[in-house]
Amino acid sequence: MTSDMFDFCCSMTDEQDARARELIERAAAKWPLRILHVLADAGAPLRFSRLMERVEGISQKVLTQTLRTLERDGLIIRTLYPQVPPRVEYELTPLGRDLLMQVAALWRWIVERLGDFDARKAVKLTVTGV
Amino acid sequence: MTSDMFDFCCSMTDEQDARARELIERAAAKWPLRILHVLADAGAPLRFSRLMERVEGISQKVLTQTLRTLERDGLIIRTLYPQVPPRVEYELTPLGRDLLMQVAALWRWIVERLGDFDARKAVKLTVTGV
DNA sequence: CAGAATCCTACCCGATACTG
DNA sequence: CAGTATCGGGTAGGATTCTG
Repeated sequence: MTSDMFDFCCSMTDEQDARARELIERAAAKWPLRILHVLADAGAPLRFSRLMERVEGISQKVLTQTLRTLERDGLIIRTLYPQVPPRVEYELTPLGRDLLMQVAALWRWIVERLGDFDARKAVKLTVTGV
Repeated sequence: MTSDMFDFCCSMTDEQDARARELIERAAAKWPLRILHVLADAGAPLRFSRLMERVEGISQKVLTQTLRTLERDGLIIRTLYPQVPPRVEYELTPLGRDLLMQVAALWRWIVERLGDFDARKAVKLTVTGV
């Protein structure tokens, strides 16, 4: 009855399914989402130190790690300008921007229903007339 | 330029923003997503032991923990039938089902672009003509 | 059957040096 | 400036045992 709503899942191989889940898991985690958001808000490449300032609460190590992961996933571009002292800029790729748009849609959907995310307001799917 | 694409974020209070991010973070994690997916596929309430079978690789402790969290967030309903031995059934709430639909859209979007999520295929946003 | 309790391990992450 | 390297605490999660 409801199962065919997820039919498209059947057209995925297990491998595709697992890889997509990984990507969602990584991208939707705490820091990646904040970083992508900051980069999108900036609307321009940001230096490492600017990111440290704007992503409140992140440590330098985790920022570095997260940026590397985002780069490997093709969501951001890291550009090194060979100067002294060095300058490094991070910016969204089109894919990163598009992904953020998709997540933003989900985000907004949730915000509009924030009051419902509570066990006390949970209602069963009415399947039988009882 | 791109910043106004995220204007709706400005209409969120910081609190709303943080809470929505929490919910995304929790729901998009490894096990919650799999559990919701299994429940949706089943299309009917599932017992604890059935979930253990179908959510491959999860431990009993983590399954319990995750189910509790999903219940607190109003995404699933836990029904205890006072019998010996006990029977407990879990099912999606309408909210849980709807949330999964939203995430499924994102999921599909990603699967359709799986090949792009790779640093080697990353391209800069062409902003200037250079 | 559906968990609760316990133990234990891996790794995540923050803090603090140090470097090209 | 933009990292790397190292140490240490907290915690998520697995394996096992026990119970109403």
